[in-house]
Formats: sequence, C-alpha cells, structure tokens
Amino acid sequence: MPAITYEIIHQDKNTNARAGILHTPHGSFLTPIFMPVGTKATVKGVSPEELKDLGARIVLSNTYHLFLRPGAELVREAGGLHKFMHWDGGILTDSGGFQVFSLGELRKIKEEGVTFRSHIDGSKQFLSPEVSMEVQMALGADIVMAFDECIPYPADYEYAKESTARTARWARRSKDAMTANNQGLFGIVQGGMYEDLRRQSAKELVEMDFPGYAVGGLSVGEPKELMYEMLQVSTSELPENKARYLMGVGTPDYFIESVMRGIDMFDCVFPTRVARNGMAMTHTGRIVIKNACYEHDHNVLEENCDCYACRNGYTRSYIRHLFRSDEMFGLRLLTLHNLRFLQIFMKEMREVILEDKFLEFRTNFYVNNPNLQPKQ
RNA sequence: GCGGCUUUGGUGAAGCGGUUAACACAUCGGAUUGUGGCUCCGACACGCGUGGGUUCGAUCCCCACAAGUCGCC
Repeated sequence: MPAITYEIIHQDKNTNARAGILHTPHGSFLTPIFMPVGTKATVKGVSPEELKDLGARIVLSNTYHLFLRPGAELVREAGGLHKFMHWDGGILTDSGGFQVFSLGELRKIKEEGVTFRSHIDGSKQFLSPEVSMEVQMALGADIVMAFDECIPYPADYEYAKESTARTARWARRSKDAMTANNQGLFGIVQGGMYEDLRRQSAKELVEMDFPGYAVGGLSVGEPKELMYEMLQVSTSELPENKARYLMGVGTPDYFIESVMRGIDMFDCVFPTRVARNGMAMTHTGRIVIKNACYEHDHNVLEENCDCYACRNGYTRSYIRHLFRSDEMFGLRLLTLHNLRFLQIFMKEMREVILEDKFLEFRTNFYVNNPNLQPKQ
C-alpha cells in the first residue's frame, strides 16, 4: 500500500471539479483542501493546536529553510518534523526548487543541481534532487516534492523547453532517491506558458507514475487568463485517480477557477502574509484594516464567521487600532481569521461539488466580487 | 527692562537670491499568491511667523512687529 493515495468521492456534473479524500500516514483529508504554510516549522504566530481548531489538517513546510536552519540532522534527531514542531496532522515539504527561483541572483543552475548562497549567512550551499530527497526523508513529511525548477515569467521558448526537460530528469532522479516507504513523492508539471511543453511535462511525469502530481510555475506574474489556460492544459494530461496540487495559489477566485479545472490541493503564503500586513479576506473581498473607514467600525471582520476573532467579537475598529499601534495581537487575529476563512471556503466548495452546484457557487461568487471576474 | 539666538507641512527638519521647497516620521491610498515577520509602491507645503522694503527675481538680503528660547539686571 503506497503512503499516499487519493479517491474521488464525487465528480461535479458540470465542471471538472471533484470532491475526494487524500489518504496519508497522518490522516485522511477531504479535498479540495488548503494547506497553510509553515515555512520554518511553524505557521507564523499560530500554534498547532489553534491550527487544528480552525480546521487545518495538513501544512506545508520548507526544505530549503529547514536545510539551512536548524539542519536536517537536528530534525532527524528530534524524531522528524511532526514531533519537532508538535503537529500530528499531515505535512508536505516543498523541495527547495521554488527558492532556487525566488532567490534569483544568488544561484547557479547546472545539470547536477543548484549552487546558491544562503540568505542567512551568505555561505555557499548545494541542492540537487538527491540532496533534497535526503533532507526531506530526514524531515519525514507525508508528502514530499520533487526537486524542480520554477521557470520565471516571461521566459523564451528555448529556455522553457530546456528547463522543463531538466525538471523531468530531476523528477526521475528524485524518484530514484526517495526510498522511504512512509512518504509519497509528487512530481511537478512545468512547461512555462507553452501548451506543448506543459503537455509534454505532464505526460513524462505520468509515465514515471507518482502518487500525486503538482502543477508548478504558475501564478508567477502572468495574466490570470493565461494562468487558467495553462492550468487547464496541465490537468487535462493528469490521471483522475491521483491527487492534483496547484502550488502557491491562495485567493478565492483562483481557488474557484482551479477547482473547476480539477485541482484538489492548494498551499499559499498569501492569507498569512497579507494578514501580517493588515488585510482580512472575506466572501465579499478584501478588508485593508488600517483604512480610515474602519476607525469607527465596531463590527467584526465578517458576519457569521466562526473564526477566533469574529466569534469572540473582536471588531474592525479594535484590530485597526492594534495594527496602527504595532501590537502583535493584531497579526494573530487576522492570521487566524484568514486561515479559518480559507477552511470555510474549501468546505463550501466541497459541499457544492457534492450537490453538483459548483457553477452556481461560482456565479454567486462573482456577483459578490465583480472585480475578480476573469475576462472572456 | 536690556542683550543674544530662533521662527519652513501634522511632526523632526534640509535649502540661504534664480527652474517642480530635499529627506524622514505621521497621515491617506494601493500592492503582496510552492514566505526573508513590521515589507514594497504611490499621494501629500500654490508656500517658508506677520507687514513693509531692496532686486529683473526673495524661504534666503534689509527694516519693523509678533511669538518662542537663553543670558543679565
């Protein structure tokens, strides 16, 4: 029995949206699902107990960061990442590939791997499929990601083609190096913004037979419509009976459009990062809490929300005050709210899929958020 | 009462005769999508204490007044 399996519970009649269950060694989770990001073995400002209370079941953590500090060996010594961070739910670790992309200047990509300078102390470091797998085995996450290259946007065809081919070779090497039987390795579809490369990338990965597939290299600055098109192309080549994970996407409109195209899993820093910068997410759009219009607004962030902040009556006026005063409780209130909001949003999507009402849900969403409607 | 110094936006201030009055904070907006935790990007003085004067031209020079501040009696 493989560590990670996926089963479809219901396929929406009108779209490619599906409701399912992702089985892992640390529990079985209903999809579509959102994974909060805990880069350095913690979701900033939120305890694992609070995460569980707000409905999170699986979190993402980061190979790159944990590799640099505290190091794979320390986590292994602690008994793995679950024990180290005191989280008994699911964990997915990113491979470090994205950091190679976002580090930009400080790196050099070769066939064998990537040399780069640590953002912490400037020391020279090396990551490759083999090193990434070794670290990810030490961390012991339920789902581990293949070491890939996230192609910047825009990128010319030749570069995208070369990079995508290398990512495929790295996926093969990742698979060969991943020998743990209690962890499942996902391959990552790349291909830039080129339909043929996307298809080819997906096909090659499917031949290698992973327990799940991610779509990477999207939401890197391209127009929304182009992203949806590339996503559609990517998922159309993936098998139905495996989980599909769209990496790095985290706003409601993207969720809807992606689930509609067959995505089951998401992770994103957006809800937690913007919370720290004073933004609350709601069913009717964004609240920039520092705006003057909330000075005398003694309502909660969103009516009928059962997050910690709203349920206990913390008002917009008060949270605005906390942010203007640089009080850390404000960050926590918005972080808890945003994470709960996404859990609620995922639950709503699961329910409408089960009732074959996904399209109505989508239409209704755009009525409430007309500015987010994609161009035809 | 006498003498010195100071007076630029909400705040701290740069500029000291010549095109759009620097910068920072605050304020007001916007951004943020496989996370470098207080980030990034915009906007924001039609005016330089008040009134005169000199000059082609004055925040900048001169005079008077006002306010603040320090010292002396």
